[in-house]
Amino acid sequence: MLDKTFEAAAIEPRIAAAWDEAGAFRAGAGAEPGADPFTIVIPPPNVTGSLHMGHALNNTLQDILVRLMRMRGRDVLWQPGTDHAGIATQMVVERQLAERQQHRRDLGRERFVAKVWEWKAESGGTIVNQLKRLGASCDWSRERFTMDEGLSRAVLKVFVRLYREGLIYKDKRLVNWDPKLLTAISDLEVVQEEVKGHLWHFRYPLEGVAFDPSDPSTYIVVATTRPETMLGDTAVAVHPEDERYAALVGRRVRLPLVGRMIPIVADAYSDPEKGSGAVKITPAHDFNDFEVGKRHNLPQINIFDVEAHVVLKGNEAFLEGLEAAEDLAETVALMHGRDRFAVRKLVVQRMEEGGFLEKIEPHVHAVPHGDRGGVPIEPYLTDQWYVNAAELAKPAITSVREGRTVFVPKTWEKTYFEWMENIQPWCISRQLWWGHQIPAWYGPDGKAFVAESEEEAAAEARAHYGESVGLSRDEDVLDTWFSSALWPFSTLGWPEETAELKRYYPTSVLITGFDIIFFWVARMMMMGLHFMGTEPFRDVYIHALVRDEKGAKMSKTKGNVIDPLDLIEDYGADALRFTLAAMAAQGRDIKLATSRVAGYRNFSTKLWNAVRFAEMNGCVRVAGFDPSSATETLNRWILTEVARAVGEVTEALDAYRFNDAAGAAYRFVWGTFCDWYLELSKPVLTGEDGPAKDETRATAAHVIDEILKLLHPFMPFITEELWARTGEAGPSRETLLALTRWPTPGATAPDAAAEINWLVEAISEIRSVRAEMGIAPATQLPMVLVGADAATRGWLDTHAAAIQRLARVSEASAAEAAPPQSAQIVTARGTIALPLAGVVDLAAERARLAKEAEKLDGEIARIEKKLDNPQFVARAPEEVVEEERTKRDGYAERLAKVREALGRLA
RNA sequence: GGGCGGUUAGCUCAGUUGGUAGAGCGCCUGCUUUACACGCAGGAUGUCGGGGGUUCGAGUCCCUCACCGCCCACCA
Repeated sequence: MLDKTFEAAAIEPRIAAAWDEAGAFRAGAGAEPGADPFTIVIPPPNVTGSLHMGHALNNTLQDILVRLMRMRGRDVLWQPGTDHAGIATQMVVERQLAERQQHRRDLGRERFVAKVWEWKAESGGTIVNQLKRLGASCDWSRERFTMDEGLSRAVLKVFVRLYREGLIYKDKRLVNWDPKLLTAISDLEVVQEEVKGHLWHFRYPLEGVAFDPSDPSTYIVVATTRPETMLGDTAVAVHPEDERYAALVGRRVRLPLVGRMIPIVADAYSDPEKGSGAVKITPAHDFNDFEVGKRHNLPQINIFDVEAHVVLKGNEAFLEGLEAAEDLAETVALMHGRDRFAVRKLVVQRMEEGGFLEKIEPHVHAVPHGDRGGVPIEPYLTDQWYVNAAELAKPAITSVREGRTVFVPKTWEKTYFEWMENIQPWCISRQLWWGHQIPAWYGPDGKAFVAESEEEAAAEARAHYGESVGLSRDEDVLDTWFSSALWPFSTLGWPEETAELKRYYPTSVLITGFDIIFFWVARMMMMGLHFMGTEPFRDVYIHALVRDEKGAKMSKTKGNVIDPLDLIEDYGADALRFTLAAMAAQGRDIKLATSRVAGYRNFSTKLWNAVRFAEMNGCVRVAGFDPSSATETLNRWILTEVARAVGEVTEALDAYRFNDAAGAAYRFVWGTFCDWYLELSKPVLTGEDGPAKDETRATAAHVIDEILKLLHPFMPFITEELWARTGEAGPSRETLLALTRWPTPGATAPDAAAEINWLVEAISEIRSVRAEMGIAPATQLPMVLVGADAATRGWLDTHAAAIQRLARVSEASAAEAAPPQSAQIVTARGTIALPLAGVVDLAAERARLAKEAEKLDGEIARIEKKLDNPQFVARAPEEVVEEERTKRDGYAERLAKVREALGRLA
């Protein structure tokens, strides 16, 4: 006997262990012979991570599809694994070191990296266990890690090949530099943050005239949000068509505090509308200025070290051509070695002292921050490795254009194209220790030898120099996303031509959030096409972001994070999963309310109790039971409804409409099976033994099986548990539910549907009227069916017991006319009369009927207006017009009967 | 500045070819009815953001305005 409720927290882990032991999720488990493969690669979570709501949604959706396909007998592989997450992981371990007042430099590279591996061994399994807790049916035996041996070999191979093809190259240009993490980062890792800053207007004195703050003809005003960079200014730019400054172009100004003479150049970059219309140019510290500098052949003066401290002493580029003026000496003494923000203050202060500060305006602007380090990034001139993304993007764009890879919902393709068509070189080198070290070795003269091993590089060097030389390896590691980009094929064994690679590549569908379309999806497309020659996935399903109840992005700093593990603890993984699926409408953010999870926990309890009820009534599965041989109307009806539900759920899942699928299953289980089938079958189940009872028991058990299958992708734990428990009676289960075949819609019985639908309507109507009339539940009323045809009267006979019980009716009979003083319910198949004499105030019934008549009147008037419109009759499709007529006639007939009933009561 | 999405019941959200709206939660009224109070029965609540247009007919298509959110670009 089942307990009263399903104890999710206790039972779910046990089920998970059973799946594991049975190897139920191994690639190909339960597949039909000759089945097509179905592959999903998991978006690898960071090893440092723990399960958040985004993971929960993402993996629930994947698991629903994977379980569906496995049940359909497809050869399923859900490839799991984790990402080494370069910066994030390195930061975790560095933080631990910091607690002991240590720095990674103290350990040295080798020992530090060893420490990270240690940490990974200890804590890296957290996220995987949490995914298992969620019920993710990955093939855990194939778990991979982006830095394991095989994947690292793939990374080497890819790097070397792209290098040899000229698609990876080294370049010196401005990069986004994170002065806290001391590494370059890619454009995508930069987040713009609105900052309330200032716009400082500086006067730069013109050459050849005596500077006089009160005489604007002696200087030019530039506006800046970054005063400190003025130390590296090498020009002032004005717009070529800006008449205000036309006369000044070609002249020079003396850079205050520094004394450098810099030109005023005409460049269209300068925007006359912004600031003063003249802009200071710092080629070494601003992306736009860098470009301007190249156009005008300006020097690039880097004034920062890697931590964005100002470096002036010994800074050759800075000092070149400067005279040893007093103000310069002061500037160097005051500012050298100080932080950029301290220098900002000092520069402003000294500019003011010198009369060079014209005004300060408040100014809100976006400041780029490193997404990991959280500090403003610095455009910084360094040597880095780049991927020629524009080249690799071409086929990746074509694939989507030509529909070989399809985004769902399609709107995301626009985003994809937008980015891919304007893609910039991808900076892939990072000045970190944790990651794939770049396979480049440098000779004494700095020449790079890129090869898969040091030996190979040494050989190349020998060939180049004509002798053995000492080589030093590039210190940098690759952007984490470089290895992630290979994930769909590297996890399957590439570059080896493994059987898995052949079998499971390309993958069937990728399920991910829109936030990593650029980071990941686009790059997998590029790498997959380049190295495998085919798109890495057929469909890309983009799901929403999970937000809090108010729609805010969940974040630790806001404190609005809902931890999925808490929800699992409180309501069960099944409830959480079902909630996420039910809310996963395409193209919308999900605002998660805990009450919703509670609601679906109730649903699982409902299911549990329905099975419990069946168990109590001896609904045991019958070997070889053939649903199509059922003869009882009620059973034929529920089988029809099952067929419909199976069709709806399947169709919705095939279209990635997870919410529709969940909704259809929910409505069927609760609204149809529990509310009506179980209720209506009670008389049979508690009645005398016989064929009807046997058939009903077998049918109930059969329908429950179908329900368990249908719900399994959404609620794997409770369904697997019930599958096992219901397997204890009757014929034993051949397999776990997870490996059972997905149902296909069976035959339907329209006649049974019509009959039971009438019954449901009759009961509902009687209940409704009773409630409206304020008739106490304990009061039993007789009911009389008036004006019904023989078939309907037959239905009444058949279902009299059900009606009596469910509508609280003392006796049900048919008659020619309604008894006096009856409430009357007019239906399409006759009028149901409830004699009310002595039970209820007849005036109330008159009022009810009058209201009903009024409503019908309104409906009829509305339709008639429509039908009187010649345009409607002429232009609307015939069937729509006909439908309206039928509706009108039906209403009119009912109205007549309602009026008649009213008349009798008068 | 460019682009995308949203605005539907008190709250959170559905609404797939255009035929005047649904769910969960909440609320109200009843109920120890052969599983389930995490339940049962019944009920109330919407000028589908504003305006205009197309159409016989618009929550659904087009235009426009307002507000909200996101993405990309931008440290003058």
